[in-house]
Amino acid sequence: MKVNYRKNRVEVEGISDDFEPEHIFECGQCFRWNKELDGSYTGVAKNKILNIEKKGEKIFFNNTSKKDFLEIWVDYFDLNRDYSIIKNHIRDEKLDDIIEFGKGIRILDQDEWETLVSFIISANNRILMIKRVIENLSQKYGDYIGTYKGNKYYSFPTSEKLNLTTENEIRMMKTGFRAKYIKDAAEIVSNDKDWLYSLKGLNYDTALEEIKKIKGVGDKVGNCILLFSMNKYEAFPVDIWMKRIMGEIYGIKGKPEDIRKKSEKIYGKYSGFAQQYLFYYASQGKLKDI
DNA sequence: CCACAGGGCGGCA
DNA sequence: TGCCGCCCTGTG
Repeated sequence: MKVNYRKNRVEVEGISDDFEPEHIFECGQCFRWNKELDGSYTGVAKNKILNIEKKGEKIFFNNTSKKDFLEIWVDYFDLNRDYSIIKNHIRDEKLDDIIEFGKGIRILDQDEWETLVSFIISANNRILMIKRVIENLSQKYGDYIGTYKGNKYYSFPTSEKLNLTTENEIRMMKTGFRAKYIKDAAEIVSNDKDWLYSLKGLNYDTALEEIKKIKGVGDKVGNCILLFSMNKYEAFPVDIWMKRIMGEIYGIKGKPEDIRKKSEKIYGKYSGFAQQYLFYYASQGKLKDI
């Protein structure tokens, strides 16, 4: 990986085979990145506005500094990982086309609190709606961060801020029946941040057991939180798309939790990466091609 | 108007 | 323990 630092911009070369903005931002792991008219993606993370643009072999990290790139974005985009090793580890004859289809996916390292609330909202919900609800919450209870390419950006609300709102106010953000779960989570986390942020240091099984103590967090949502914010790469979230594709290509059927355990046996410590390639493939309507 | 999509909870066997 | 009805919103 070769990095050039410019004014307000960082250019990265040498990872283009394993970095496709569309794959990264449309594979269901994040909800605050949106495509601009020029094809680049703009999003908010860690209270910063970043724009990502791929041109040929180069990846442009726009609207950022060398300091933030090194302190925030290298970890956020998992830039120190060699994804060819991951791909070779999980690859089997069934996965060749599936990995190729989503070859530019990287698993983002997102904030635990934001990920917890985002995936509580994701329960029984579609991506478009999830994004809308998170935007509502951020505009209403987050802080204005700045304007970029004509759009205003707001930080994700803190647990303290959401704990000061009522369940009904949260419901007004179109959270539906999940409002009380968000309110409960805000109360627990704002009173004991250490609990949430210490889960990253626990093993997968223990962290999963702990996070499921939050109302609205079951097996699927819990695995998403572990995978997308706690570096638990053996996590394997099973939703309706994963149920379909695992049945289709491996003949694995049953309850979501059973499908997860069987899949984790197949892919081992990199199950989460396999899940992302599989989910992206299935959710983009490619199941019929199998 | 109705059907449907999408995880987790809680009540009841 | 396992199953099933229900929660909420938006779209076709």
